[in-house]
Amino acid sequence: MPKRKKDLLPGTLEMMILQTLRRGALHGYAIAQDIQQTSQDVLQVEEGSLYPALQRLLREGWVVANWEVSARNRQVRTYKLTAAGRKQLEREIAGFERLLEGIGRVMRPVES
Amino acid sequence: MPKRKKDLLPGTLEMMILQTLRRGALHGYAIAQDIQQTSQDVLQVEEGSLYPALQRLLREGWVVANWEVSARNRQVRTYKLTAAGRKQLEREIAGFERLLEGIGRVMRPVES
DNA sequence: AATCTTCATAAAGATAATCTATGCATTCGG
DNA sequence: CCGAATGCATAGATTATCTTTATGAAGATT
Repeated sequence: MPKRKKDLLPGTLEMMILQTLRRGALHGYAIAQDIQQTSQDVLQVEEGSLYPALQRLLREGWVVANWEVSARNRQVRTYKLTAAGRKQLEREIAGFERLLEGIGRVMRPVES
Repeated sequence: MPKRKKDLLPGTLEMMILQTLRRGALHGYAIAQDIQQTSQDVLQVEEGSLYPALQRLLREGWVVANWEVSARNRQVRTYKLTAAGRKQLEREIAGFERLLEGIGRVMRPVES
């Protein structure tokens, strides 16, 4: 049985989507591309993870979507960060850094 | 509907358990205490997360367990890191740091 | 014409976590 | 001495999130 691939650190995808949208509205596919590229190919966002995450963000009101026609003349659904989403992003960053500090203390060999 | 509590960053518990056991064998309860304390109360390991995680580590052979009698005169199941577990820990640390770097690149505003 | 890339959705399966419950033994406060 | 809290362990139901796989369709490339 082949090992499962691990593209993401669970629990960080929504935060990264919101952060990506801070720099401007994008459609789903472009979000995935952006994350992959800025992470220098370390992170890969599968479509089966991305679109459900976007649905959650929509449901919560962190983003809004509308259909547009892309430069390539295709129907694309564009997602835009809301003011509430921006607040949420800050909360998520704070929580994430808090957890990272906790993990750091556990993982780092004692430092005086 | 009250929000769910979030005690851990998913995907990091096994790594932290293994790391905790590097300093010596411990029973389950003590592992949870140790993680909570060294994290300075940032991380809290629920029993419902801890014991299943220990079962997985046993199954994979990263730890071995045996029943002992504690200083408080109680039956405790003590877990000890195996050589394979030590290797696994190194792999997990490497993978975790890799992901963190990827996330860092996505989250950090452009730095020249 | 075939295939690749772009873009989107959905459903099934896995994994890992939380929540809740149970149980028992010891220790501690009153 | 009795009840409560703590120490220690296990197990089941539920939820969240991610991967995998499938499907589809429009446009671009060959």
